[in-house]
Amino acid sequence: MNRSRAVKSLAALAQETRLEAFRLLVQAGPDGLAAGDLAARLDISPPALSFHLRGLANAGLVRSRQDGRFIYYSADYDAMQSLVDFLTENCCGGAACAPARTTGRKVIPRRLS
Amino acid sequence: MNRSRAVKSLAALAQETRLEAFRLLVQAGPDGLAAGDLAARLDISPPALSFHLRGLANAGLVRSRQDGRFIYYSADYDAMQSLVDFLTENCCGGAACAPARTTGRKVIPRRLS
DNA sequence: CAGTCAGTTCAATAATTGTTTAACTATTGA
DNA sequence: TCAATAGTTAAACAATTATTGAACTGACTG
Repeated sequence: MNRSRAVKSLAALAQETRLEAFRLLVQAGPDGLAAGDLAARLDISPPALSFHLRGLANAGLVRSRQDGRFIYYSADYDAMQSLVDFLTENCCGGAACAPARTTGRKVIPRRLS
Repeated sequence: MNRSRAVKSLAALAQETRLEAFRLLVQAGPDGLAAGDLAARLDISPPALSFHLRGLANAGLVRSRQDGRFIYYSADYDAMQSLVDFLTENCCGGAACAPARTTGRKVIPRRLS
């Protein structure tokens, strides 16, 4: 992942609708979701969805595959991982964002219950 | 870090000049860099820098402190870490971006109750 | 085939973002 | 106090991005 590719990826995610769309696709797993399904969950019009999915696809964050008259979109996990890696390496100054978390608490994301 | 905050942060980084400015500030360490120094390294005009720094500051990614007639900007490592954490948790489906890098079984994120 | 369904593309428009030049504020130092 | 330095703010403009409604393409079904 180079800088200009990172900028494209960041730009693709830097919008409410697209970020939420991507999140839904990640949640949906490798099979992804049909465009119409996604449009319904996001409550946006088909053209709006098409526009935003094109942005995500263009950045390489999602893939699409046609199945009958449905088009399924799915998240490209590798691309996302590359982006996170890029940010960690280039914008955090190391393995984790360096100087700030000197000592003390480590924030562990809370899941379940 | 919530979604709309993440969008703001992503938007702040989703531009060549700002991403590079932030990277330079991360590299510079906690003391940061004077605005003029940054402008020279980025080879942009003072107003252009001001504009972009405002974007980064607005997103909470950089802080500024005045010292004499210089204004030093520095990266907020915690904010950056929060963003990376958000992406990892919400857009990767787990600790690392899950299903794509399988050499065997699929690890599909499940929402558990 | 004709009709419908899923989705995209197009065109027009509104809104946001980035760049530039000029003018301004604050600090320093002679 | 005057001039220079560091940086921001303002205003005008260009470019990009987002939203909408209408028209289109391709795949299924009767």
